[in-house]
Amino acid sequence: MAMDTKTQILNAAEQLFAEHGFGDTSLRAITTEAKVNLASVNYHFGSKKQLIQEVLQRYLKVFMPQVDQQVKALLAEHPQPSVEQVFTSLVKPLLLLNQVRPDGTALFVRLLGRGYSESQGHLRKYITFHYGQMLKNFVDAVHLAVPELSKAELFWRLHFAIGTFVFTMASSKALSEIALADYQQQVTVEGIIHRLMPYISAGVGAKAHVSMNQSNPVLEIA
Amino acid sequence: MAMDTKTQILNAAEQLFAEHGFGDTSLRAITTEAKVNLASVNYHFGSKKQLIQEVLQRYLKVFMPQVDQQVKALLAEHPQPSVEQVFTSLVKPLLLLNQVRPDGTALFVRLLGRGYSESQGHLRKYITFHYGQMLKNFVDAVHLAVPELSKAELFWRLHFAIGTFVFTMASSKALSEIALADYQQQVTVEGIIHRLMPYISAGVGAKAHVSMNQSNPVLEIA
DNA sequence: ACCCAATTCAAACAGTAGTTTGAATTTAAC
DNA sequence: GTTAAATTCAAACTACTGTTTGAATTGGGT
Repeated sequence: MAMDTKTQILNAAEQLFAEHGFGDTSLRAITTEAKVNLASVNYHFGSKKQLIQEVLQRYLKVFMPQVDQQVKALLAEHPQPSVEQVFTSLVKPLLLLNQVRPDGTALFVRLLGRGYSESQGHLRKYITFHYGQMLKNFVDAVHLAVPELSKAELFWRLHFAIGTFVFTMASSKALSEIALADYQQQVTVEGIIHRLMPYISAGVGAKAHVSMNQSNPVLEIA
Repeated sequence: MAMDTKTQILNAAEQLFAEHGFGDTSLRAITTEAKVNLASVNYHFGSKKQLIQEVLQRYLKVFMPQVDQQVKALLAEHPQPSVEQVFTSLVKPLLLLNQVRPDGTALFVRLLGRGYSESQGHLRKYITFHYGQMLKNFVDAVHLAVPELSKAELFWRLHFAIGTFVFTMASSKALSEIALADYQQQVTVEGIIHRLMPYISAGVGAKAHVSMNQSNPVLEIA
């Protein structure tokens, strides 16, 4: 059955992509794991690039609307939310992905990490293009929480937050192993997500200030 | 002259590694840029892997002792430093790298970002092995600044901080272009470093707290 | 001028990548 | 049961990778 083959490829691909990254996962490794023929990837998906997109899309199409919904619900109840409230509205949508696929949350955040690290901005553009409005809604909600930050400062803070999140998730397997070996901590992706919230919230909400021993390092034109 | 060839390779390599990553930079691209013969890389460095190490080593051997010195100086004057003071002690050593090579600071932080993202823990182990004591000194200094955090919590916070730093730096070129286009900001790596300090400091120093709608996600064994 | 080691060079090697091909097979509709 | 489309398959193709080879060239010491 065709649908079966396609799904088997997606499942094997996301697993290997999350673990080894997109570049270091060959189509042969995927088709071997999925127990399908090598050519079936190009038959069903056209190219490796499109396969990667469909792997991500399977989660994004669930995740993004969920976030949008959560943010709207938060703002309805708290017109002036805290930073932590806004970022915590990501948690439920993330955990919901476990219903898309077994261990879906962990897979998605790792894929997101890989995508951001390896795709040199492609993923960013892809998300902006397909979910621009939802993205804007989220950014606006953060701005409501920290109105004292300029739009430019907010831009940087949000990308710092993305960096924190994405790097941690991409490295989550390694970090979990270290935490277990060195601190006897049994860690789950869910646990890491919750640990991240205070850090990111405090970071994004930090008071901006000019540097000490440095004449204005950022030039504002116009 | 041999030394010339070796240096030309290092210079071309770091440039291309920083821009495209280690995996996506071929030896042929490097030797073409350096205007040397393809085989000279293996002749002078043995392998691509060793070339990558020497590229990083050129900066690390300057950077790490400088950090150690800064931290010791800080603690001598402030036995109970603030988080921001500890992290700000990274700034001078970073900027000093501009004396190692033109634009050395930017090159180093990007290489560091690439190394952490692409080398699946190899770089982490390399640094731990070669600069273990200096690393420990820095971690201890951070712990002095936030004694209320457990060692395990500190471990996570520091890796969050690494993530923030590394991802931002690896993406710094793209982010700078966006900032210029969308916010008319002329950004330098130096400027980004200074912008990062409040975020990282606030994040690392944030009060840890158990999550709201989640029964203890992290299990402490023993 | 000679020699020997260091270095450079063009070429080939072995391995892997994504993709394409065309025949074989399966599937579903009539 | 026949037919036609959809799918699977083994194999080959093209392109690119890091590395090695052995000859040519260079440079410094005597």
